Amino acid sequence: MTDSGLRRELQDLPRTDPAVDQLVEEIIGRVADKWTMLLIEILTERECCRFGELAKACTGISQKMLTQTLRAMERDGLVTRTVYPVVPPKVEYRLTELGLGLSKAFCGVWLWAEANFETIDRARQDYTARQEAGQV
Amino acid sequence: MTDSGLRRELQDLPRTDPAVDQLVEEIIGRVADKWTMLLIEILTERECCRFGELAKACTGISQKMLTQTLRAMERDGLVTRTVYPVVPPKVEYRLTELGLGLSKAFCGVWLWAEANFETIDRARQDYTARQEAGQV
DNA sequence: TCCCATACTCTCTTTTCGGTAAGTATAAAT
DNA sequence: ATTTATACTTACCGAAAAGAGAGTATGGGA
Repeated sequence: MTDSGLRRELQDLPRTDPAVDQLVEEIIGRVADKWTMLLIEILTERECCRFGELAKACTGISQKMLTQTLRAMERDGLVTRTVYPVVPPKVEYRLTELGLGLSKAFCGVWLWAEANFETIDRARQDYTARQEAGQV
Repeated sequence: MTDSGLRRELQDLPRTDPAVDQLVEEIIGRVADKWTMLLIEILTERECCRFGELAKACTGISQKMLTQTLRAMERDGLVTRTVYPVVPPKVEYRLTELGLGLSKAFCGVWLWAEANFETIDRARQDYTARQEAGQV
């Protein structure tokens, strides 16, 4: 209750509904996911993608995960899914305005990661070294 | 290769090392996690925290998860862990510069979530409605 | 007639996640 | 002597996530 109040204050957003806080946290949990972030990036670059293209671009993802993640994104209104009734099937995905907004928000995180990966790598090495020194 | 090039171009960062891309993606995967994001938020508000305080502020987290997440954050250089050699034990956590940078990057995502939770909620209802309509 | 392409969907198995609960260390207080 | 407080660590277990791989639908081409 107190912390929530503080957070609101910091962000100049006067709101205090705990249900809203919970929903917001749930959304963050849903959206702050490796595959979601990757897909959003890919869809930001080439704005319209078929399933197969996404599968290729999103290295390492399984078909199942791809379907699952895309469905969740569709449900949350981040992407549109257009089915062309042809054979073989053709389905196109593209970001919505909402998805584009999230893409921009994520941009900061990507930039942070790209700017700091060396620092993090060094921190990890230091940590491991300290661990090993402690073991002796 | 091609997509990676495009991404670089978009972000004005001329780099093409696939190992770096992989590391960056791994970092995103590590850091884009509910508890990490929550802890960073809490540590941004009250800048210095003991273990017990964090446990209280981070509603719903178990001791195990809290320890685990904090360790990972320490390893990545996001927080410092200061142990006071007293009994009973006292350990303080605080964000590093790196952690603070990530906090700022995350801020955009929080703001996006707070600004758009209603849209998302509606999108979900629409999706469910469409599903049910299709079932019939 | 048979096969191909595409975007799934389903099943089965493995892996990981995460919670509970108990144990540890130790000085100070009772 | 026993209890208390704190920040863990460890072991165990069930649930959930995720991977592998086969199956499905169907119009057009060989």
